[in-house]
Amino acid sequence: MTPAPGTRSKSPAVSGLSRETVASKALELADRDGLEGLTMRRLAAELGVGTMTLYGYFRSKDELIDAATDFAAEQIALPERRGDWREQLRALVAEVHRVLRAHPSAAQIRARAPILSTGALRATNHAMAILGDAGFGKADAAAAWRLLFVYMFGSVAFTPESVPEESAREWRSRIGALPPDEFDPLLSALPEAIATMTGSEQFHAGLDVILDGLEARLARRSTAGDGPAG
Amino acid sequence: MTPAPGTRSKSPAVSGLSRETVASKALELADRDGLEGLTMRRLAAELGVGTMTLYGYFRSKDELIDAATDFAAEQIALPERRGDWREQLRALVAEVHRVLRAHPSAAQIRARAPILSTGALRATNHAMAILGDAGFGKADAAAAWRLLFVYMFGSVAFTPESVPEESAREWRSRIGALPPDEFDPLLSALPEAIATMTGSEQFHAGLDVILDGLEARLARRSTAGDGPAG
DNA sequence: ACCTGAACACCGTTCAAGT
DNA sequence: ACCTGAACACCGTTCAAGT
Repeated sequence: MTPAPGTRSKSPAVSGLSRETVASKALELADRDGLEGLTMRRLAAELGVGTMTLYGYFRSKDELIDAATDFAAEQIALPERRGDWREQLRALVAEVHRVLRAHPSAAQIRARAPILSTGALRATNHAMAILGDAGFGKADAAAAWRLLFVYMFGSVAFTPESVPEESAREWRSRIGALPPDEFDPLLSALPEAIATMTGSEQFHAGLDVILDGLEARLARRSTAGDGPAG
Repeated sequence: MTPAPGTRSKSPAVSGLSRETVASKALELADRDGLEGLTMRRLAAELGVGTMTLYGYFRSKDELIDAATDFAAEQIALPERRGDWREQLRALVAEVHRVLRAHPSAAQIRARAPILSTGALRATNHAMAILGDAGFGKADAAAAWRLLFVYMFGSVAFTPESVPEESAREWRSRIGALPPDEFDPLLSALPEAIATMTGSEQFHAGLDVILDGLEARLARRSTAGDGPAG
Protein backbone atom coordinates (compact mmCIF):
# COMPACT_ATOMS: atom_id res chain seq x y z
CA MET A 1 0.00 0.00 0.00
CA THR A 2 1.42 3.34 -1.01
CA PRO A 3 1.41 6.07 1.63
CA ALA A 4 -1.33 8.70 1.52
CA PRO A 5 -0.38 11.99 -0.19
CA GLY A 6 -0.11 13.81 3.11
CA THR A 7 2.32 11.30 4.63
CA ARG A 8 5.78 12.70 5.30
CA SER A 9 8.96 11.24 6.79
CA LYS A 10 8.58 9.15 9.90
CA SER A 11 10.27 10.23 13.08
CA PRO A 12 13.03 8.11 14.55
CA ALA A 13 13.13 8.71 18.29
CA VAL A 14 16.35 7.76 19.96
CA SER A 15 18.17 11.04 20.48
CA GLY A 16 15.08 12.54 22.16
CA LEU A 17 14.31 14.49 19.00
CA SER A 18 10.94 14.63 17.26
CA ARG A 19 9.56 16.38 14.19
CA GLU A 20 8.00 18.92 16.53
CA THR A 21 11.20 19.64 18.45
CA VAL A 22 13.10 20.15 15.23
CA ALA A 23 10.42 22.31 13.61
CA SER A 24 10.02 24.48 16.68
CA LYS A 25 13.77 25.04 16.94
CA ALA A 26 13.88 25.87 13.24
CA LEU A 27 11.16 28.49 13.69
CA GLU A 28 13.06 29.97 16.64
CA LEU A 29 16.22 30.19 14.56
CA ALA A 30 14.43 31.74 11.58
CA ASP A 31 12.71 34.31 13.80
CA ARG A 32 16.00 35.25 15.42
CA ASP A 33 18.31 35.33 12.38
CA GLY A 34 15.94 35.57 9.44
CA LEU A 35 15.10 32.80 7.01
CA GLU A 36 18.54 32.99 5.42
CA GLY A 37 20.04 32.45 8.88
CA LEU A 38 18.28 29.11 9.18
CA THR A 39 20.68 26.49 7.82
CA MET A 40 20.61 22.75 8.30
CA ARG A 41 24.12 22.85 9.73
CA ARG A 42 23.39 25.55 12.30
CA LEU A 43 20.09 23.98 13.30
CA ALA A 44 21.75 20.59 13.81
CA ALA A 45 24.51 22.14 15.90
CA GLU A 46 21.93 23.95 18.04
CA LEU A 47 20.15 20.64 18.60
CA GLY A 48 23.43 18.88 19.35
CA VAL A 49 23.23 16.37 16.52
CA GLY A 50 24.98 15.77 13.22
CA THR A 51 23.65 17.66 10.22
CA MET A 52 22.45 14.55 8.47
CA THR A 53 20.38 13.47 11.44
CA LEU A 54 17.82 16.13 10.49
CA TYR A 55 17.15 14.28 7.27
CA GLY A 56 15.77 11.44 9.34
CA TYR A 57 12.94 13.75 10.37
CA PHE A 58 12.43 15.84 7.24
CA ARG A 59 13.11 14.87 3.68
CA SER A 60 14.42 18.31 2.78
CA LYS A 61 14.87 21.81 4.08
CA ASP A 62 11.68 22.84 2.28
CA GLU A 63 9.67 20.25 4.19
CA LEU A 64 11.24 21.42 7.45
CA ILE A 65 10.34 25.02 6.66
CA ASP A 66 6.74 24.04 5.97
CA ALA A 67 6.58 22.27 9.32
CA ALA A 68 7.97 25.37 11.04
CA THR A 69 5.16 27.57 9.73
CA ASP A 70 2.59 24.93 10.56
CA PHE A 71 3.95 25.03 14.08
CA ALA A 72 3.52 28.82 14.18
CA ALA A 73 -0.03 28.56 12.83
CA GLU A 74 -0.97 26.25 15.70
CA GLN A 75 -0.43 29.19 18.04
CA ILE A 76 -3.41 31.07 16.66
CA ALA A 77 -6.06 31.01 19.38
CA LEU A 78 -9.41 31.68 17.72
CA PRO A 79 -11.15 34.45 19.68
CA GLU A 80 -14.71 33.89 20.92
CA ARG A 81 -17.36 35.40 18.70
CA ARG A 82 -18.53 38.42 20.65
CA GLY A 83 -20.05 41.64 19.32
CA ASP A 84 -21.00 42.50 15.74
CA TRP A 85 -19.19 41.11 12.70
CA ARG A 86 -16.73 44.01 12.66
CA GLU A 87 -15.67 43.34 16.24
CA GLN A 88 -15.42 39.61 15.56
CA LEU A 89 -13.34 40.13 12.45
CA ARG A 90 -11.13 42.69 14.15
CA ALA A 91 -10.45 40.26 17.01
CA LEU A 92 -9.51 37.50 14.58
CA VAL A 93 -7.24 39.71 12.52
CA ALA A 94 -5.58 41.05 15.67
CA GLU A 95 -4.87 37.52 16.86
CA VAL A 96 -3.37 36.37 13.57
CA HIS A 97 -1.33 39.55 13.46
CA ARG A 98 -0.07 38.94 16.99
CA VAL A 99 1.19 35.48 16.04
CA LEU A 100 2.77 36.84 12.85
CA ARG A 101 4.61 39.49 14.83
CA ALA A 102 5.84 36.83 17.22
CA HIS A 103 7.05 34.76 14.26
CA PRO A 104 7.92 37.16 11.46
CA SER A 105 9.69 34.43 9.52
CA ALA A 106 6.26 32.86 8.96
CA ALA A 107 5.32 35.78 6.70
CA GLN A 108 8.63 35.38 4.86
CA ILE A 109 7.97 31.67 4.41
CA ARG A 110 4.38 32.21 3.26
CA ALA A 111 5.73 34.12 0.27
CA ARG A 112 7.10 30.79 -1.04
CA ALA A 113 3.89 28.79 -0.85
CA PRO A 114 0.50 28.83 0.91
CA ILE A 115 0.21 27.32 4.39
CA LEU A 116 -2.42 24.59 4.24
CA SER A 117 -2.13 23.11 7.73
CA THR A 118 -5.27 22.63 9.77
CA GLY A 119 -4.22 25.36 12.19
CA ALA A 120 -3.84 27.92 9.43
CA LEU A 121 -7.07 26.96 7.69
CA ARG A 122 -8.97 27.20 10.95
CA ALA A 123 -8.42 30.97 10.83
CA THR A 124 -9.74 31.17 7.27
CA ASN A 125 -12.70 29.02 8.24
CA HIS A 126 -13.46 31.25 11.21
CA ALA A 127 -13.37 34.29 8.96
CA MET A 128 -15.73 32.69 6.44
CA ALA A 129 -18.17 31.91 9.24
CA ILE A 130 -18.13 35.49 10.51
CA LEU A 131 -18.47 37.01 7.04
CA GLY A 132 -21.17 34.56 5.98
CA ASP A 133 -23.24 35.31 9.07
CA ALA A 134 -22.77 39.02 8.44
CA GLY A 135 -24.49 38.65 5.08
CA PHE A 136 -21.58 38.51 2.65
CA GLY A 137 -22.01 36.12 -0.26
CA LYS A 138 -19.43 33.41 -0.78
CA ALA A 139 -17.36 35.26 -3.37
CA ASP A 140 -17.49 38.53 -1.42
CA ALA A 141 -16.56 36.75 1.81
CA ALA A 142 -13.60 35.04 0.15
CA ALA A 143 -12.50 38.34 -1.39
CA ALA A 144 -12.85 40.16 1.93
CA TRP A 145 -10.73 37.64 3.78
CA ARG A 146 -8.15 37.68 1.01
CA LEU A 147 -7.90 41.47 1.36
CA LEU A 148 -7.39 41.17 5.11
CA PHE A 149 -4.90 38.34 4.62
CA VAL A 150 -2.79 40.37 2.19
CA TYR A 151 -2.91 43.32 4.56
CA MET A 152 -1.81 41.26 7.58
CA PHE A 153 1.01 39.45 5.85
CA GLY A 154 2.07 42.51 3.89
CA SER A 155 2.25 44.59 7.04
CA VAL A 156 4.52 42.13 8.78
CA ALA A 157 6.64 41.38 5.71
CA PHE A 158 7.21 45.03 4.76
CA THR A 159 7.16 46.80 8.13
CA PRO A 160 9.99 46.03 10.55
CA GLU A 161 9.00 46.23 14.21
CA SER A 162 11.88 48.64 14.77
CA VAL A 163 15.01 49.71 12.98
CA PRO A 164 18.51 50.84 14.09
CA GLU A 165 18.63 54.60 14.60
CA GLU A 166 21.38 54.64 11.99
CA SER A 167 18.95 53.33 9.34
CA ALA A 168 16.25 55.82 10.28
CA ARG A 169 18.80 58.62 10.00
CA GLU A 170 19.83 57.39 6.56
CA TRP A 171 16.18 57.29 5.42
CA ARG A 172 15.62 60.84 6.60
CA SER A 173 18.73 62.14 4.90
CA ARG A 174 18.09 60.29 1.64
CA ILE A 175 14.53 61.61 1.40
CA GLY A 176 15.51 65.01 2.74
CA ALA A 177 18.05 65.38 -0.08
CA LEU A 178 15.37 65.30 -2.79
CA PRO A 179 14.82 68.45 -4.88
CA PRO A 180 12.44 70.56 -2.73
CA ASP A 181 10.37 71.99 -5.56
CA GLU A 182 9.30 68.67 -7.08
CA PHE A 183 9.03 66.81 -3.78
CA ASP A 184 7.27 69.36 -1.59
CA PRO A 185 4.22 67.18 -0.82
CA LEU A 186 6.45 64.40 0.51
CA LEU A 187 9.02 66.60 2.20
CA SER A 188 6.46 68.61 4.13
CA ALA A 189 5.13 65.37 5.61
CA LEU A 190 8.52 63.73 6.10
CA PRO A 191 8.20 62.84 9.83
CA GLU A 192 4.72 61.41 9.28
CA ALA A 193 5.89 59.38 6.29
CA ILE A 194 8.92 58.00 8.13
CA ALA A 195 6.77 57.12 11.14
CA THR A 196 4.60 54.81 9.04
CA MET A 197 7.61 52.75 7.97
CA THR A 198 8.12 50.86 11.24
CA GLY A 199 6.10 49.42 14.09
CA SER A 200 2.61 47.97 14.52
CA GLU A 201 0.66 51.01 15.69
CA GLN A 202 -0.12 51.80 12.10
CA PHE A 203 -1.64 48.38 11.65
CA HIS A 204 -4.88 48.78 13.55
CA ALA A 205 -5.71 52.15 12.01
CA GLY A 206 -5.37 50.66 8.55
CA LEU A 207 -7.51 47.72 9.60
CA ASP A 208 -10.30 50.10 10.57
CA VAL A 209 -10.16 51.71 7.15
CA ILE A 210 -10.56 48.31 5.51
CA LEU A 211 -13.44 47.39 7.81
CA ASP A 212 -15.13 50.68 6.89
CA GLY A 213 -14.73 49.73 3.26
CA LEU A 214 -16.20 46.28 3.83
CA GLU A 215 -19.13 47.77 5.70
CA ALA A 216 -19.82 50.14 2.82
CA ARG A 217 -19.75 47.19 0.44
CA LEU A 218 -22.14 45.20 2.62
CA ALA A 219 -24.55 48.12 2.94
CA ARG A 220 -24.58 48.63 -0.82
CA ARG A 221 -25.23 44.93 -1.34
CA SER A 222 -28.16 44.89 1.09
CA THR A 223 -29.68 48.02 -0.41
CA ALA A 224 -29.52 46.47 -3.85
CA GLY A 225 -31.45 43.51 -2.49
CA ASP A 226 -28.68 41.24 -3.71
CA GLY A 227 -28.58 38.97 -0.70
CA PRO A 228 -25.97 36.29 0.13
CA ALA A 229 -25.60 33.56 -2.45
CA GLY A 230 -26.09 29.86 -1.72
CA MET B 1 37.77 64.69 0.80
CA THR B 2 35.63 61.72 1.75
CA PRO B 3 32.93 60.70 -0.71
CA ALA B 4 29.36 61.77 -0.04
CA PRO B 5 27.16 59.16 1.67
CA GLY B 6 25.26 58.41 -1.52
CA THR B 7 28.41 57.69 -3.51
CA ARG B 8 28.76 54.07 -4.60
CA SER B 9 31.34 52.21 -6.65
CA LYS B 10 32.50 53.86 -9.83
CA SER B 11 31.92 52.13 -13.13
CA PRO B 12 34.86 50.96 -15.17
CA ALA B 13 33.87 50.87 -18.80
CA VAL B 14 36.01 48.73 -20.99
CA SER B 15 34.01 45.55 -21.52
CA GLY B 16 30.93 47.57 -22.59
CA LEU B 17 29.38 47.03 -19.20
CA SER B 18 27.86 49.71 -17.00
CA ARG B 19 26.14 49.75 -13.62
CA GLU B 20 22.84 50.02 -15.49
CA THR B 21 23.51 47.07 -17.78
CA VAL B 22 24.48 44.90 -14.86
CA ALA B 23 21.54 45.98 -12.68
CA SER B 24 19.04 45.50 -15.47
CA LYS B 25 20.34 42.01 -16.23
CA ALA B 26 20.22 41.19 -12.51
CA LEU B 27 16.57 42.24 -12.36
CA GLU B 28 15.81 40.13 -15.41
CA LEU B 29 17.45 37.11 -13.80
CA ALA B 30 15.66 37.61 -10.47
CA ASP B 31 12.29 38.01 -12.21
CA ARG B 32 12.87 34.84 -14.20
CA ASP B 33 14.36 32.55 -11.53
CA GLY B 34 13.44 34.23 -8.27
CA LEU B 35 15.76 36.15 -5.97
CA GLU B 36 17.50 32.94 -4.89
CA GLY B 37 18.20 32.22 -8.54
CA LEU B 38 20.17 35.44 -8.88
CA THR B 39 23.79 34.58 -8.13
CA MET B 40 26.89 36.55 -8.90
CA ARG B 41 28.33 33.59 -10.80
CA ARG B 42 25.27 33.10 -13.00
CA LEU B 43 24.87 36.80 -13.64
CA ALA B 44 28.51 37.11 -14.64
CA ALA B 45 28.21 34.13 -16.97
CA GLU B 46 25.10 35.61 -18.57
CA LEU B 47 27.00 38.86 -19.14
CA GLY B 48 29.99 36.98 -20.51
CA VAL B 49 32.49 38.20 -17.91
CA GLY B 50 34.32 36.74 -14.95
CA THR B 51 32.48 36.68 -11.65
CA MET B 52 34.83 39.12 -9.99
CA THR B 53 34.32 41.69 -12.73
CA LEU B 54 30.91 42.47 -11.20
CA TYR B 55 32.66 43.72 -8.07
CA GLY B 56 34.12 46.51 -10.14
CA TYR B 57 30.61 47.88 -10.57
CA PHE B 58 29.03 46.99 -7.23
CA ARG B 59 30.70 46.59 -3.88
CA SER B 60 28.49 43.65 -2.92
CA LYS B 61 25.52 41.62 -3.99
CA ASP B 62 23.32 43.71 -1.66
CA GLU B 63 24.31 46.89 -3.46
CA LEU B 64 23.59 45.22 -6.80
CA ILE B 65 20.16 44.12 -5.60
CA ASP B 66 19.35 47.65 -4.48
CA ALA B 67 20.32 48.94 -7.90
CA ALA B 68 18.08 46.34 -9.55
CA THR B 69 15.00 47.56 -7.65
CA ASP B 70 15.92 51.15 -8.33
CA PHE B 71 15.98 50.21 -11.98
CA ALA B 72 12.49 48.70 -11.70
CA ALA B 73 11.18 51.79 -9.88
CA GLU B 74 12.30 53.98 -12.77
CA GLN B 75 9.70 52.26 -14.92
CA ILE B 76 6.82 53.76 -12.97
CA ALA B 77 5.18 56.32 -15.26
CA LEU B 78 3.22 58.71 -13.05
CA PRO B 79 -0.28 59.01 -14.49
CA GLU B 80 -1.72 62.44 -15.21
CA ARG B 81 -3.99 63.79 -12.49
CA ARG B 82 -7.45 63.47 -13.99
CA GLY B 83 -10.78 63.07 -12.17
CA ASP B 84 -11.44 63.15 -8.43
CA TRP B 85 -8.92 62.02 -5.82
CA ARG B 86 -10.21 58.45 -5.92
CA GLU B 87 -9.65 58.17 -9.64
CA GLN B 88 -6.23 59.77 -9.35
CA LEU B 89 -5.20 57.44 -6.57
CA ARG B 90 -6.57 54.41 -8.35
CA ALA B 91 -4.59 55.27 -11.46
CA LEU B 92 -1.38 55.65 -9.45
CA VAL B 93 -1.89 52.38 -7.58
CA ALA B 94 -2.70 50.56 -10.80
CA GLU B 95 0.51 51.83 -12.38
CA VAL B 96 2.72 50.81 -9.46
CA HIS B 97 0.98 47.45 -9.38
CA ARG B 98 1.60 46.99 -13.09
CA VAL B 99 5.34 47.54 -12.64
CA LEU B 100 5.41 45.23 -9.62
CA ARG B 101 3.72 42.49 -11.61
CA ALA B 102 6.26 42.97 -14.39
CA HIS B 103 9.07 42.71 -11.82
CA PRO B 104 7.84 40.51 -8.99
CA SER B 105 11.34 40.20 -7.56
CA ALA B 106 11.10 43.89 -6.63
CA ALA B 107 8.47 43.05 -4.03
CA GLN B 108 10.68 40.25 -2.73
CA ILE B 109 13.62 42.63 -2.50
CA ARG B 110 11.60 45.37 -0.81
CA ALA B 111 11.04 42.98 2.11
CA ARG B 112 14.75 43.35 2.90
CA ALA B 113 14.90 47.13 3.04
CA PRO B 114 12.97 50.18 1.80
CA ILE B 115 13.61 51.48 -1.71
CA LEU B 116 14.71 55.09 -1.42
CA SER B 117 15.59 55.87 -5.00
CA THR B 118 14.20 59.00 -6.61
CA GLY B 119 12.00 56.95 -8.91
CA ALA B 120 10.38 55.08 -6.03
CA LEU B 121 9.91 58.21 -3.93
CA ARG B 122 8.28 59.99 -6.84
CA ALA B 123 5.32 57.64 -6.48
CA THR B 124 5.04 58.37 -2.76
CA ASN B 125 5.29 62.07 -3.45
CA HIS B 126 2.57 61.86 -6.08
CA ALA B 127 0.32 60.08 -3.61
CA MET B 128 0.94 62.69 -0.92
CA ALA B 129 0.00 65.44 -3.37
CA ILE B 130 -3.25 63.72 -4.32
CA LEU B 131 -4.20 62.95 -0.72
CA GLY B 132 -3.25 66.40 0.51
CA ASP B 133 -5.36 68.10 -2.14
CA ALA B 134 -8.23 65.76 -1.27
CA GLY B 135 -8.24 67.14 2.26
CA PHE B 136 -6.35 64.48 4.20
CA GLY B 137 -4.07 65.81 6.93
CA LYS B 138 -0.39 64.92 6.82
CA ALA B 139 -0.60 61.97 9.22
CA ASP B 140 -3.77 60.60 7.58
CA ALA B 141 -2.27 61.00 4.12
CA ALA B 142 0.88 59.15 5.16
CA ALA B 143 -1.20 56.41 6.79
CA ALA B 144 -3.44 56.08 3.74
CA TRP B 145 -0.51 55.69 1.39
CA ARG B 146 1.13 53.21 3.70
CA LEU B 147 -2.06 51.13 3.67
CA LEU B 148 -2.12 51.16 -0.12
CA PHE B 149 1.60 50.39 -0.26
CA VAL B 150 1.23 47.35 2.00
CA TYR B 151 -1.71 46.18 -0.05
CA MET B 152 0.14 46.52 -3.37
CA PHE B 153 3.33 44.85 -2.25
CA GLY B 154 1.51 42.23 -0.19
CA SER B 155 -0.68 41.32 -3.14
CA VAL B 156 2.29 40.73 -5.41
CA ALA B 157 4.42 39.01 -2.76
CA PHE B 158 1.70 36.61 -1.62
CA THR B 159 -0.33 36.06 -4.77
CA PRO B 160 1.35 34.23 -7.64
CA GLU B 161 0.13 35.26 -11.08
CA SER B 162 -0.60 31.64 -11.85
CA VAL B 163 0.27 28.26 -10.47
CA PRO B 164 0.82 24.78 -11.97
CA GLU B 165 -2.44 22.82 -12.18
CA GLU B 166 -0.74 20.22 -10.00
CA SER B 167 -0.40 22.73 -7.14
CA ALA B 168 -4.00 23.90 -7.46
CA ARG B 169 -5.12 20.28 -7.32
CA GLU B 170 -3.07 19.71 -4.18
CA TRP B 171 -4.59 22.81 -2.55
CA ARG B 172 -8.10 21.62 -3.32
CA SER B 173 -7.46 18.13 -1.97
CA ARG B 174 -5.69 19.35 1.19
CA ILE B 175 -8.53 21.73 2.05
CA GLY B 176 -11.19 19.29 0.89
CA ALA B 177 -9.85 16.68 3.33
CA LEU B 178 -10.67 18.81 6.38
CA PRO B 179 -13.37 17.52 8.79
CA PRO B 180 -16.63 18.70 7.21
CA ASP B 181 -18.46 19.51 10.44
CA GLU B 182 -15.89 21.98 11.78
CA PHE B 183 -14.92 23.42 8.41
CA ASP B 184 -18.27 23.84 6.72
CA PRO B 185 -18.00 27.64 6.25
CA LEU B 186 -14.71 27.23 4.38
CA LEU B 187 -15.63 24.03 2.50
CA SER B 188 -18.88 25.40 1.18
CA ALA B 189 -16.94 28.30 -0.37
CA LEU B 190 -13.96 26.26 -1.52
CA PRO B 191 -13.90 27.28 -5.21
CA GLU B 192 -14.30 30.95 -4.28
CA ALA B 193 -11.52 30.71 -1.68
CA ILE B 194 -9.13 28.94 -4.07
CA ALA B 195 -9.87 31.49 -6.79
CA THR B 196 -8.61 34.34 -4.61
CA MET B 197 -5.22 32.68 -4.17
CA THR B 198 -3.84 33.46 -7.62
CA GLY B 199 -4.00 36.17 -10.25
CA SER B 200 -4.50 39.92 -10.29
CA GLU B 201 -8.23 40.18 -10.89
CA GLN B 202 -8.77 40.17 -7.17
CA PHE B 203 -6.51 43.15 -6.80
CA HIS B 204 -8.71 45.90 -8.16
CA ALA B 205 -11.78 44.81 -6.22
CA GLY B 206 -9.82 44.96 -2.97
CA LEU B 207 -8.48 48.36 -3.97
CA ASP B 208 -12.03 49.67 -4.30
CA VAL B 209 -12.84 48.45 -0.80
CA ILE B 210 -9.86 50.34 0.58
CA LEU B 211 -10.81 53.48 -1.34
CA ASP B 212 -14.34 53.23 0.10
CA GLY B 213 -12.79 53.04 3.56
CA LEU B 214 -10.60 56.08 2.91
CA GLU B 215 -13.58 58.03 1.63
CA ALA B 216 -15.54 57.19 4.79
CA ARG B 217 -12.60 58.38 6.87
CA LEU B 218 -12.36 61.62 4.90
CA ALA B 219 -16.09 62.28 5.20
CA ARG B 220 -16.00 61.74 8.97
CA ARG B 221 -13.02 64.08 9.25
CA SER B 222 -14.74 66.86 7.32
CA THR B 223 -17.94 66.50 9.33
CA ALA B 224 -15.96 66.83 12.56
CA GLY B 225 -14.52 70.09 11.20
CA ASP B 226 -11.03 68.73 11.80
CA GLY B 227 -9.44 70.02 8.62
CA PRO B 228 -6.04 69.20 7.16
CA ALA B 229 -3.08 69.98 9.42
CA GLY B 230 -0.23 72.35 8.50
C1' DA C 1 43.61 50.81 -14.93
C1' DC C 2 40.94 47.10 -15.51
C1' DC C 3 39.93 42.37 -15.13
C1' DT C 4 39.87 37.68 -13.08
C1' DG C 5 41.45 32.77 -11.35
C1' DA C 6 42.40 30.54 -7.05
C1' DA C 7 41.14 30.05 -2.54
C1' DC C 8 38.28 30.42 1.80
C1' DA C 9 34.39 29.81 4.49
C1' DC C 10 30.11 28.77 3.85
C1' DC C 11 25.50 26.21 1.73
C1' DG C 12 21.91 21.65 0.81
C1' DT C 13 22.07 17.05 -0.08
C1' DT C 14 23.83 12.16 -1.67
C1' DC C 15 26.17 8.29 -0.47
C1' DA C 16 28.47 5.03 1.99
C1' DA C 17 29.76 3.78 6.14
C1' DG C 18 29.72 3.58 11.03
C1' DT C 19 27.29 1.78 15.62
C1' DA D 1 17.58 0.70 13.06
C1' DC D 2 19.45 4.82 13.71
C1' DC D 3 22.94 8.13 13.09
C1' DT D 4 26.66 10.71 10.67
C1' DG D 5 31.38 11.99 8.29
C1' DA D 6 33.13 12.67 3.72
C1' DA D 7 32.25 14.35 -0.57
C1' DC D 8 29.91 16.99 -4.37
C1' DA D 9 28.16 20.86 -6.48
C1' DC D 10 27.06 25.01 -5.33
C1' DC D 11 27.28 30.07 -2.78
C1' DG D 12 29.60 35.35 -1.77
C1' DT D 13 33.74 37.47 -1.31
C1' DT D 14 39.02 38.29 -0.40
C1' DC D 15 43.33 38.36 -2.23
C1' DA D 16 46.91 38.27 -5.26
C1' DA D 17 48.05 38.18 -9.66
C1' DG D 18 47.49 38.75 -14.45
C1' DT D 19 47.17 42.17 -18.75
